[in-house]
Amino acid sequence: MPTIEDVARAAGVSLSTVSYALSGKRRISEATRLRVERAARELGYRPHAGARALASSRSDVIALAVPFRPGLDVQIVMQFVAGVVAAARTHGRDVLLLTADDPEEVARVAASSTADAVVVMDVASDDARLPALRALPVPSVLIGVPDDTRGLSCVDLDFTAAGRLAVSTLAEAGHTTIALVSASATRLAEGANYAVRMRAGALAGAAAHGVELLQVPSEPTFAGGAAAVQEAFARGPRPTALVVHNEAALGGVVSALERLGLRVPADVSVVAVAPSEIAAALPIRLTTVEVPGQRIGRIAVEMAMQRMGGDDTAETRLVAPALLDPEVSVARCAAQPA
Amino acid sequence: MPTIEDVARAAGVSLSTVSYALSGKRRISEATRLRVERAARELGYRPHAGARALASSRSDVIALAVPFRPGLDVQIVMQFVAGVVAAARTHGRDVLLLTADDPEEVARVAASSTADAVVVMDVASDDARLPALRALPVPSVLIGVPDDTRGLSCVDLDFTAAGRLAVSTLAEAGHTTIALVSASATRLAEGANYAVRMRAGALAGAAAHGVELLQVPSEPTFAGGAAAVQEAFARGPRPTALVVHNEAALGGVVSALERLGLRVPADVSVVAVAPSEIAAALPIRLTTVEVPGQRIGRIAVEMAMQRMGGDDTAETRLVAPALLDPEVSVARCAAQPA
DNA sequence: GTGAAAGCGCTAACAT
DNA sequence: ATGTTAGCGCTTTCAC
Repeated sequence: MPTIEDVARAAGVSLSTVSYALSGKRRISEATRLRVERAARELGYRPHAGARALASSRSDVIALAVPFRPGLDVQIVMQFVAGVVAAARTHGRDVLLLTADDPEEVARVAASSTADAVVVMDVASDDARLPALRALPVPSVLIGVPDDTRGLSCVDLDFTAAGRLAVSTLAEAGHTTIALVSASATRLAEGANYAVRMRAGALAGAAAHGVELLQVPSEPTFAGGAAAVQEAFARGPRPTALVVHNEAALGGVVSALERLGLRVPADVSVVAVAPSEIAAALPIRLTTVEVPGQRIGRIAVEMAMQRMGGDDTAETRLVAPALLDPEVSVARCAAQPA
Repeated sequence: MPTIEDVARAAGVSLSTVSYALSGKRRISEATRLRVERAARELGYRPHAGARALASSRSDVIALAVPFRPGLDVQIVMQFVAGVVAAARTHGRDVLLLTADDPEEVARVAASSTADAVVVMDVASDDARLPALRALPVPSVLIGVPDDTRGLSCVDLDFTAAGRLAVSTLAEAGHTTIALVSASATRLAEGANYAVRMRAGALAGAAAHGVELLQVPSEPTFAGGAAAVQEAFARGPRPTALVVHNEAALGGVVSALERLGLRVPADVSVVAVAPSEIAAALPIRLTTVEVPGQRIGRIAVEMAMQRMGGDDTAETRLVAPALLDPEVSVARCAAQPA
């Protein structure tokens, strides 16, 4: 592999001129710059990443801690990852892939100057990794919002607003009994903050409109979704609309509704809270509060870049939810108020 | 951040002794080693990755080119990734995440010594990236088997054997008309080698048993799967069994069978070719020829390690398929031969 | 506008 | 069993 010295020799300039010509950090005459660029191109020169990192104390690498534990929704994880990778590339950064389980890993890549920022996915309300993240020698950005965000940069969908939006949309269409098919009771108890915030928003929306919200936790499986529908319609007041915030259960919910002979939206209105790709893979189209995974991934990188740039202010950014296809699976409530 | 010099001073030894004590590349007396380890621990010393890469000309990073294009099955992609990351960690390697679309990216990380091996996913029969991969200054391992494997290390499920296994299983249960719900016609034409090899194996199996194989390409969607079932039962001879090699269509296939009032396996036998996680997410359990994504990812890393170790022999490893739950959705054929 | 040279923090060959 | 030292290939200050 050619080094910067080879390029310098070929271009007939000094070593530092090559460096400056290529980085643009110093005024270089047009003529020399062209000669240098040409020599570099012809030799197929690529700066040695390690040497550069050593000299500049920057690796130009962003570490990304991705959860691999089973039961997690893979689709949305991939959305985040895709967003992070794309945004990192536009900033000339590479992405180092870490498993999210081990906080030690994040500490290692940060302390060894392997990465100069970290993005951590799947952060829980009371995440065990928080102290470690605060102690990091490099900036970190969390996807997900813990209870205590002091000193931490966080980004996520505004799930509270998403819950409110979903319920409001239905309430404004005249529905007065709405079921929320949410994450499993286990996940809720674990403090999966998106589920908790979503529920809070849905409850707030219900209260604001004076409608009833039935809470139906569901396992993240096809069978779980089907069971949740059974439960929603078996209990007390019969819902005329469903909000489903459980990607993996969505297929089961739709299937169970069909089996019960309930047409969407003629008999039941449905609002899904999910990445648009998942909603698109269902047998029927659904009105969707989008979880914009890619966008959040991008923002995470932007925030990391900003903090690498020396901006110390940790901030929490909540992305406003958007309602997709408001008409397709929401209809005015047919049932008369009792 | 403390450097190796700080550790040396704290332990009262020379700089190189620290290096050797920590790497184990030289005999060091028990006593000194302990002192060094203690000093390193107390200072929180981590070798600077760039400095190490520069001095040793090894980055200890494996680049992984992951396809992000839509329509790809995310589940299986994540399986591969998880396998690669886990295996890399057990070898003390980090994983750099690249998007698979751009061969230039792979060349960049290889030439800049950012990574000292690359694993490339989603390789097609006549992949455009092949020449670039052959020219790489570092070893590469492909997941997927192109037509011309000269000089390349490849690993994948033995899809030919998988196709044969699926068909044989059904033929041996007495089925004489079997439909293969495969990848879309487009994918097949593009040379998605797994689909092509799977079909060849299925055809071979059918020929060997003297049974008929109906080919039904399907779009990778719920609707596509449902449509494929319609088509399979509309055309000429009625199949009594289905082989489904199309993860995303699987849900639609199962749903359509149910809608037609066909019980599995009483009325139709079904064998899925899919990652076990996907099969597990379906409303009913299915006999499955497993696509062992994690395992293949692991093997890819092992092969890369071997070639980094100086072993020049490019080899192609085809993982033998395994049949999961042979009973659950395969029954003896009820239909009498005409 | 360009060059010379001093590191960056390690590894490994060459000492003893 | 340990120490000394010459790089590895860059970036960046200092000098002109």
